Amino acid sequence: MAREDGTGDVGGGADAQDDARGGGADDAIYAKIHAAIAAQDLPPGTRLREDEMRQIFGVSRARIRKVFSRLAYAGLVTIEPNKGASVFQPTPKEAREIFAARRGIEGTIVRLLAGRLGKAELASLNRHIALEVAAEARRDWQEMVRLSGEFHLLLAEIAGNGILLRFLRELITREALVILVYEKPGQPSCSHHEHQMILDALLTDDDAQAVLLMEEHLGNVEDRLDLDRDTRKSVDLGRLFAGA
Amino acid sequence: MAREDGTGDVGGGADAQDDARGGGADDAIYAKIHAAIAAQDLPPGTRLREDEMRQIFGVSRARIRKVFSRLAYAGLVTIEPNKGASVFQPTPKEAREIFAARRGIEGTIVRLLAGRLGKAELASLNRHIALEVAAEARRDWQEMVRLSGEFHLLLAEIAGNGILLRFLRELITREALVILVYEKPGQPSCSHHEHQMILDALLTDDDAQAVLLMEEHLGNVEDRLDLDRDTRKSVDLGRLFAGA
DNA sequence: CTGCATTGTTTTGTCGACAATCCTATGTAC
DNA sequence: GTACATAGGATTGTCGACAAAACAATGCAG
Repeated sequence: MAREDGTGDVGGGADAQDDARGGGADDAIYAKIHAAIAAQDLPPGTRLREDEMRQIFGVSRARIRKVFSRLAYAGLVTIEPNKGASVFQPTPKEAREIFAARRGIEGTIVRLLAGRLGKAELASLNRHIALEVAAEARRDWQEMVRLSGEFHLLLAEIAGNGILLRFLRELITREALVILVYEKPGQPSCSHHEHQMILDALLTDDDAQAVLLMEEHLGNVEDRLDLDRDTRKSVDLGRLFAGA
Repeated sequence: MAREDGTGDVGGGADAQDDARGGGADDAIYAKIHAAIAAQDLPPGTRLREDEMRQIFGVSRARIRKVFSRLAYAGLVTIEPNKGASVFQPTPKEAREIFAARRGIEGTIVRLLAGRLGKAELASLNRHIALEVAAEARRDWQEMVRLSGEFHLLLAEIAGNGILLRFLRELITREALVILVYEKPGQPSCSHHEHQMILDALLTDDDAQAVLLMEEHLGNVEDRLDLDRDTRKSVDLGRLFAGA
């Protein structure tokens, strides 16, 4: 999957110029960049130049610009006026807000779901956990991260609220960026075991327990980070050389 | 405030061509359309033609297009490919999702806030409620609706989570559209009395009570609607003329 | 050598024109 | 009279060219 000089590589396949024309060309480009960010192929802070992207995807600059705009609204890229777009690079404060917001929304979803899981939904969730177990057996960390996020999205989907689903999707992708910045990457962030416990709790009517487990589960991820240290390139030189 | 033929009037002042050029021209146009929708000057389903808007605001069509795009992402307008933009017209299902999502998010905010209100914040909230009381005394319904929404945004702001604040802002504006479609407009939707009770509960550590009050408060609005009847213009002609 | 002004290049922002699509009105066949 | 096909107008979608701003490199004064 290595290609060129590695500077502007976006996503997996799709060299260039393949499905430029057509109805959902924007969506395809959006999905590719989104996937590249979620898969951590585009590290936070990476500059996204319009002309570069234009060449890579073989489309007009206006289209790239439109896609950037959408990505910016989803919080995945930051657009600074007259400075262009770059992959979102969360500050510690933003990181904490993302975690808190996610806990709140997933708590809501769990409350909606507790004691109301149908047979088909339960089967679907069990199947998903099986996939997670298999991925762990294969030691496929990247796949585990993907599946882990998907489990939560699956819960949201079953809850049947498209708005909460959209919010959560945004938060999960942004949280992936947070993890990438503030923790060593590659670590599986969710254990399927905890997923199983949440699912068990959901089968009872005890929503308080389910919420508790979910919040703990999400808290485990946050606890593993070092949010006090701003690892971005701006360093406090004054403090650094204070004792010299 | 009556003007022209009333077809394309957007917002209050700003005839045209005033602050077209300049840094935040987009933001100004966005804010005006947003305000017009929130103030119910642009009823749901209203077609928003690009060229019309271009003339009204005296800017290029591309700029209008960009603003529409942002409004669409915020869920305030719907863009159908090759068909243009129109003010979001919620279905009953979407309406219910908006209410449920809002209950969840405001519940989260209340939980964040319970027992943690500082002196300055408390004063700010009390001041706001006083404004609501004054507006009711004046029988200024429109102002009451605006203040009512603002109270909830103020809570979110105090909670200090910018992401939840953004989500809630979107939901509140969309809920205004829901109310406009499914209820006789002009009715004040929130009573300052309930706001006061929530505030009282927040001063204690009893977050469960505060959450309960908030959910009841929000539920009162939903209960006043008739979400089973789809009041949009598509009528079932077959059923309508069944007995003729 | 350092700091600052200046010029040239790169990158983003904006606009107008053209193409494609959709909606409406008219005409025609049955 | 109704249904369908067709032509015209209106509206949105897309692109390329130009303008403005930011960035980098160079030259110059102190």
